[in-house]
Amino acid sequence: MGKMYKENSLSKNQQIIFDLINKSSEPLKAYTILFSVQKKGIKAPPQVYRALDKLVETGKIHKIESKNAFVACRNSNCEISKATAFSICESCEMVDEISDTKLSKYLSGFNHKKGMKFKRFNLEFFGICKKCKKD
Amino acid sequence: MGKMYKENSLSKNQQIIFDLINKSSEPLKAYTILFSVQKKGIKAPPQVYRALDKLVETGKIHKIESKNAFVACRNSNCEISKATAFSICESCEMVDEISDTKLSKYLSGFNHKKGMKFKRFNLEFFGICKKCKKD
DNA sequence: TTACATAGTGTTATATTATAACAAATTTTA
DNA sequence: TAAAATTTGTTATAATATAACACTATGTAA
Ligand SMILES: [Zn+2]
Ligand SMILES: [Zn+2]
Ligand SMILES: [Zn+2]
Ligand SMILES: [Zn+2]
Repeated sequence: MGKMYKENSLSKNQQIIFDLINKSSEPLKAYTILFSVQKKGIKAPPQVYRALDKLVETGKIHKIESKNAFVACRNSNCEISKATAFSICESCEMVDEISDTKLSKYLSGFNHKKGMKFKRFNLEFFGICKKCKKD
Repeated sequence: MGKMYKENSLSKNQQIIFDLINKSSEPLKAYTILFSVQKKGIKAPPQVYRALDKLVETGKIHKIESKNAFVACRNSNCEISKATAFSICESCEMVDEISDTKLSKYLSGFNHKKGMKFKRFNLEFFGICKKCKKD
C-alpha cells in the first residue's frame, strides 16, 4: 500500500498563509502577513514565521533575501528551493521568478574552483522592468 | 588638471569599519561591528549603518543577504557591486567571494525572457566546504 | 485502541536588524 | 570666503525574527 503520509498537505496556518502569498501579485513581508491574517486567528509573529519556515522548506514559497519578503513558487522545476532565480524591479519592486532551464542547469553544474560542492543557490537580478521603463 | 575629488578615500568612520571588516576572516554583522568599534568612538547604530551603506555603494564591501552580514570585496572585477557571487558553507558559515570571469560574463549577459534588462545581480551558492566535509 | 512520537498551535516576552529625525561639524566646491 | 554637500553624533523608535513553554492535533505502530 506504500506511504500514506499527508505528504503534500498543509496545516491550517500554513494553508492560510500560503493562500495569501499565492494570490498576492507582490512579495509579502512577515508583518504584512501577520496583519492580514489576524482576523483568521493568527495573532502572533511566531505563528507566521513558523508557517513561513515550513513553506520555504517545502518549496511552496521562496524568500526574497534582499527584500525580506516572500513569494509563492511559480516554477515546478525549482524542486524544493534548491535552485532559485528572481528578477527584481528596483523601481516598482515587482518580483518575478525566473524559470530558465539553461540558466538553472548552468548554475547547478557550476563547480567552485576551491572544490566546494554546492547543494543549492539563490540568484537575484536587479533592473528596471518593462512597465517602469515606459513611464 | 581634471578631477581632484577625494574619490577613493574613506571618511574616518568608514575607514574604521572597513578595516575591521577587511581583516575579518568571516562576515560581520552590523551590531558585532558596533560593539567592536565602540572603543573608537562609534557608539550608535546609525553611525555603523551609514558607513556600511557607503561602503556597499562604493563596492568596498558586500552584503551577504542571506546572513545580514558584510564582507570586504576580494575581487577587483566585481566593479561597484554590480556582479557579485558567493559560496557559503552551511556548516561553518564561511563565506568566500567567487571570482569567476566566465560565470560573471554569463550572468551579466543573461537576458530575461520577459524583456527586462538587468543592471546588477547577486548570487549565493550554499553547500558544505572542504574543511567541514573532512570533519 | 491505546500509547508513543511527531508536528503544529497559542502565547508572552525578548532579541536582532535597521531607520527616522534633527542638530552640529567637517570637507568640498565655487 | 561663502555656499553646498557630506559626514558625524545623538536619541528614539520601527521592522524583522526568535526563545521558551504549555498545550493540542495528527500520524504510527504495537
Ligand atoms: Zn520556485
Ligand atoms: Zn517596475
Ligand atoms: Zn567584490
Ligand atoms: Zn565549512
